[in-house]
Amino acid sequence: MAALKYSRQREAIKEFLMKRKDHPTADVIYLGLLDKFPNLSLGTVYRNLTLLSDTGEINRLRLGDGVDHFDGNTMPHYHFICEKCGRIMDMEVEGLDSFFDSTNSHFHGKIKGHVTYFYGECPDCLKDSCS
Amino acid sequence: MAALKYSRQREAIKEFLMKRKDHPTADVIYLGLLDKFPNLSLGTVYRNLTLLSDTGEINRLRLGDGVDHFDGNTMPHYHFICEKCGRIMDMEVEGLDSFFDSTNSHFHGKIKGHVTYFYGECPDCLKDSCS
DNA sequence: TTCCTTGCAAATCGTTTGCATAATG
DNA sequence: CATTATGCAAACGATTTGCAAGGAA
Repeated sequence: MAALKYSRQREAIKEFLMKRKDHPTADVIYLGLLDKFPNLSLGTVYRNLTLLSDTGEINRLRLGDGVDHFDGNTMPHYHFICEKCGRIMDMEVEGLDSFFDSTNSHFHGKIKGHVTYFYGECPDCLKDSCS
Repeated sequence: MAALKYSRQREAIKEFLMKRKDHPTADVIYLGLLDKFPNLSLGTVYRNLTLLSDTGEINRLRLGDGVDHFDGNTMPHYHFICEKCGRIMDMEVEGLDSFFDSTNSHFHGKIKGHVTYFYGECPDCLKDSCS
């Protein structure tokens, strides 16, 4: 891979992601930075998101809703996606990490990792549907 | 939902899926049925795959490679996706189901289910890269 | 001056949809 | 006859890419 050079846009994208605890899409990031970079283009956002996740500075989340979400929190953790409002929330699942660490399957390939996420109805949507 | 009417195409799509243990994409299914239905259209395949997965007769797999895969085996099981060749294989993980059944998180929403899959290098690709 | 990055627009690709016609119940 | 399904082609939406110009090392 070629050497990276500094870019204000990339810096801003990373900073934007670190500040938020939701898990914005490329489009949301783009819109959120338009005031700072009036000529910003979606392509630039996508390119930098790819670069940043290649270097491991951010995470790309593919949670089956057809859109990529991005996470500035690179500490390992799990996610919950609300089927109603689409919101994505961090979730702690006690013992799951150690389960995966200790499990040994009969699989004859090299397991590099796993993806796990949960889905259902988030607290806010639950509240609304009971009214 | 409206009542379903029989269709030879839908029947063939389901049968095609039941017969295979790989996890074909819509396109592969389409190509595989072209000899039987020379005028078959991709749209019909997609529509029926959606119908069949809505009724639970098949499963739609979204494993982060950007393409939907379909599984005629509706018994709960896990999957492994090879990062090299894209192949998707069934995987058994002892104790994982019971872990999820017994776990109770502090999450204040309604958890309806979870998605878990594994990734890495499949046996065949491992063999090739060692040569 | 080298080569990475940007903005812009066009291209890609998987999937969905509108419509007139055919098949099912 | 009422309604669902089909084939075809066009539309869609998210993401990627080619290119000429701008910025970093």
